[in-house]
Amino acid sequence: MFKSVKGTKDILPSESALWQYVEKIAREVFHRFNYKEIRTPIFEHTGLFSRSIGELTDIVGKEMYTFLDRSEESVTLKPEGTASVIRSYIQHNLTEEQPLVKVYYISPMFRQERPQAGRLRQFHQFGAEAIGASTPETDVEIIALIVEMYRSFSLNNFSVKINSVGCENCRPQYKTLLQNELRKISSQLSPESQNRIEKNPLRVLDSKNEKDRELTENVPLIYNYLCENCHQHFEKLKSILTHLTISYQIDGRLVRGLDYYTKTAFEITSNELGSQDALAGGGRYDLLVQELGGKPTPSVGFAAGIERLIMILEKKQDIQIPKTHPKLFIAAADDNSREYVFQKTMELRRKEISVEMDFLQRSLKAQMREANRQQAEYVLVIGIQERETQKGKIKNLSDGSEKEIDLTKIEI
RNA sequence: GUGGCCAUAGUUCAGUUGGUUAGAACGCCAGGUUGUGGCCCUGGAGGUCGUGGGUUCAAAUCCCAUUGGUCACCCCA
Repeated sequence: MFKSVKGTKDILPSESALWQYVEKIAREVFHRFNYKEIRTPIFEHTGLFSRSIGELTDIVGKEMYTFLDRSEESVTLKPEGTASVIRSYIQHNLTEEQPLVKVYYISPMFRQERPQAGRLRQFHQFGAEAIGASTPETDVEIIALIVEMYRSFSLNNFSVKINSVGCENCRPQYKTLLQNELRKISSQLSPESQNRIEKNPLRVLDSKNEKDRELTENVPLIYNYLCENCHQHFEKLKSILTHLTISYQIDGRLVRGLDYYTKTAFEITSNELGSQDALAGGGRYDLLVQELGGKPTPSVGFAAGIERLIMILEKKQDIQIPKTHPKLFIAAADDNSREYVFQKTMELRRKEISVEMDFLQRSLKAQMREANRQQAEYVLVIGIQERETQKGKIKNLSDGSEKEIDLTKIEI
């Protein structure tokens, strides 16, 4: 028997209503903030990701689904959304149409990691990018959008963590400083952290290893070493957040795993999840557009994991997920009436009413049971008598009441 | 990629120190005066016990491997 590939999952009919609900709310919130949808292909030239995400990151180094197509070209299933969006932005010169482009996406992503709760190999994210604005207001809009989003899902137990990771002017100096400090304690750190001192020293700071945490307790944090520009940006960001009554925590150890981030970095975590507790993450990436061959274009964006959101929503009892049910079930009382039932069913469906009937030659009792299981609002039984008189009784399944109707003009 | 735990009907699980035809609940199907659902009652279908190998007279049960799941690390949304 064939099984789905490791780390992939079917969304079955019983679960799809929840997914549709999530996508619907997400779109509504994006539209409220005037972000427009962009749909990019699920695979790209491999170089796009190694260039944007960073050669040295784990995503590029060991997690991408990369393969040669039939013309020997290396392509990769997208491991994240931003690179594709920026590629498209540059390719189609969207900058010429308007100075600030605000787009969102809802899409599957692919990373070959060891599957775990809230982490699949094909997973889904929604996210947004505001391309072309350097103002801290834009960063705040993105954060406010995420907060609004989770409020719209009636989530309460999440927190917003922010940090600044500096820019090309101040980060290199801080990086050197940090590396020097870390080298002093290198031998006591975990192997992973030791490895990162040279590759990506900032990541040592958000190690989950307790001993690493203790050892780096007094290491200088970047927000004390920001250049004037980055400092001002961060101060303004915090002040606007406060004015908008969006609560946040500063986390000087918060670092993004992708290389392209500058200045603002943020993460939304939930205490209702396991160790994969990040619901959403993002930040500013002022250098990415030019890195990918476009004009210098300051931008900010975020991505959120849909599976993780759904894990939380599944635990909630109080949310109402709209499910689809037939409005009417037409049952045949005898075999000779089945054709007429099909005619009536189609007639009403053409009038845009959701109607179901029996296709399994079942008894009337079984048809009634089926109508009930399908949670149809009404049932109409048609037999010889109804066909002769063109009159029938339509039954309301929730209260059992019946109403006489004319079969030539059914209205419900 | 590393480590712990787990794998029995569609689902959630039981299965005593290895011992005859592997059970329950829910779900599914049919019936309960031949034209009316939900509740209740009766009956039925459904499993080569994840897969492969080994130990044994005998394996769902013990051993090994493998695959998948799960939790943590790593990484990240």
